Amino acid sequence: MPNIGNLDGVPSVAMSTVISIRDLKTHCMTCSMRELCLPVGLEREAMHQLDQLVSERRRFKRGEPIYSAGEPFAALYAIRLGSCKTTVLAEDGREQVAGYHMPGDLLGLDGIGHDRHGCQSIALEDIEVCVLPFGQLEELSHRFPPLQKNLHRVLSREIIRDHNVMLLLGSMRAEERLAVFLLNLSHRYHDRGYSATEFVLRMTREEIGSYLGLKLETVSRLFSRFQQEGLIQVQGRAIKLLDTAALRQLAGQHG
Amino acid sequence: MPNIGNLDGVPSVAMSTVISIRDLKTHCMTCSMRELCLPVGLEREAMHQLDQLVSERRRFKRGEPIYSAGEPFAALYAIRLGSCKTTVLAEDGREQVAGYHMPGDLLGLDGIGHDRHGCQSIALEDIEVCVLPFGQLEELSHRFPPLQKNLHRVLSREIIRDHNVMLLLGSMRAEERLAVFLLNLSHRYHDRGYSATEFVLRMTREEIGSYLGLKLETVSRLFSRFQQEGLIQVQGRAIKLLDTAALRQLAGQHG
DNA sequence: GGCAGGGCTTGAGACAGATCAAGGACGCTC
DNA sequence: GAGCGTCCTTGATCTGTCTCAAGCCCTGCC
Repeated sequence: MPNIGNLDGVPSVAMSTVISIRDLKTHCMTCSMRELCLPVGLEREAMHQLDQLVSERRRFKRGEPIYSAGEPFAALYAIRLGSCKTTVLAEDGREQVAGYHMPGDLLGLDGIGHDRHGCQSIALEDIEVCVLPFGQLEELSHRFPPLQKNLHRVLSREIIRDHNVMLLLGSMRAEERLAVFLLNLSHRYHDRGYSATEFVLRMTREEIGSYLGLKLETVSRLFSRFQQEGLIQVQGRAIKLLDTAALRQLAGQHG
Repeated sequence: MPNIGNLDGVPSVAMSTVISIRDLKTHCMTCSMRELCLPVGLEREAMHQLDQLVSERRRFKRGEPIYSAGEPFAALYAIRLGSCKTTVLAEDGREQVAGYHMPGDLLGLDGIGHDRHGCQSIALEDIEVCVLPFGQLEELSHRFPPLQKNLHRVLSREIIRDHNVMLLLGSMRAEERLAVFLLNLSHRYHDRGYSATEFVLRMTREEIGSYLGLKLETVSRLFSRFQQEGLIQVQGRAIKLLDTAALRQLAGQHG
């Protein structure tokens, strides 16, 4: 893929990360994530307005922050492509991964509460996000109640997700945590049209461990054990789920 | 206190838990929690409308659920008096306390996401809540942008709170968790006009443990140790913080 | 006043997961 | 394709927290 940020000999300082969305003819209407993202269920006009609102699209390379803790909050970010992690920092420097995000997810919801980002989101691979200036989004959601409803749902679902992570961290054993994690990824890849049983992890063992409240060695050992037991096949970051029923059993999900 | 639900010989079946708020001359305007609750910063008219919206006030005895998992979501509940715990249930029956709530807190936010409550809130002592029908609240917030803003903030702050609990559960040791817990309670009591250093816990050791991802024996031992070290004074559920600086140190808060 | 039951404390021992340590695999860059 | 750094695996040992167990202290009830 050509470096889209450096067409026409335009100096690349700004262009390498900031691209006018209209120039690229990208619209919510035709975005493959529209069913998972904010526009879900909106009528034509509302979706069009939302399109207009997306002031720009930004790209980040692996390791770059989409936003950082302490920054003034101005916009939400909808992932179009790629994935990232959100981390909370303790005062003493300890870092906790609070979530992994993929296309269709909305980032930065924690910034609304105090007009300042409370955590940071870091790209795990090259990523592209739509920038949704929050003031305008509130205004627009004010004119289109279904959009308001969607925004409320997104916020509430993040709370539900967080509660489930608490359940995981507070009362599950290591093997259960990892099983839940793998099944959750599987489910989300499936929702996005990818294989539910074969995928490539975008994060290190240490990052998985941080999310699950475990050390990287424990994660590594569990992967090995799951493989030995025939539950999964691991090769570095490439994962194949071989026995999802058994994984669900382990995860305490009798479904 | 007389049984307010049974005045005038009215049959008490409904009246024992449902009271028209207007009859009792209770208004957001005069509520002592207005600065911590949804009405914060609203102009007269908006606050009046919010008052009108509060369809009823309900009372629950200790142990009663304000709402339960699986119930259709219809309303948010603002605590006027008393406190409760919110618990998430795993499919296998395990229970995790996801939060403790006190006057001014809004309950039921997790219900918005799927029009159904995903967890339950149980009264820890006799409690009184204002019922805010959510459909009407959305409509009203649509007419009063500052109210919409407040709602967004409340939702976002719950996310921030949850992230901090994840940090606690995922990367802190037992003693740090308990220190954080005590300081958090202290802070919230202070905000509500109570002593920041002397308060009575409303929950059992087991419930504290569930919230902190610890067993009740561990919580008990830590209380004893903190007392021995002169950090606190414990007598059953009565707590006195003696050395908040040391507690903050323990909690990793250098403030 | 005695008794029952829930909640709390404390001790001893077990164990899951952390820590420490060493080496291997993989993917960069030059 | 050599060399380096990051990430990963695996083993040995350690330890914080859990588990099991016993007894105490309230509070409410008969």
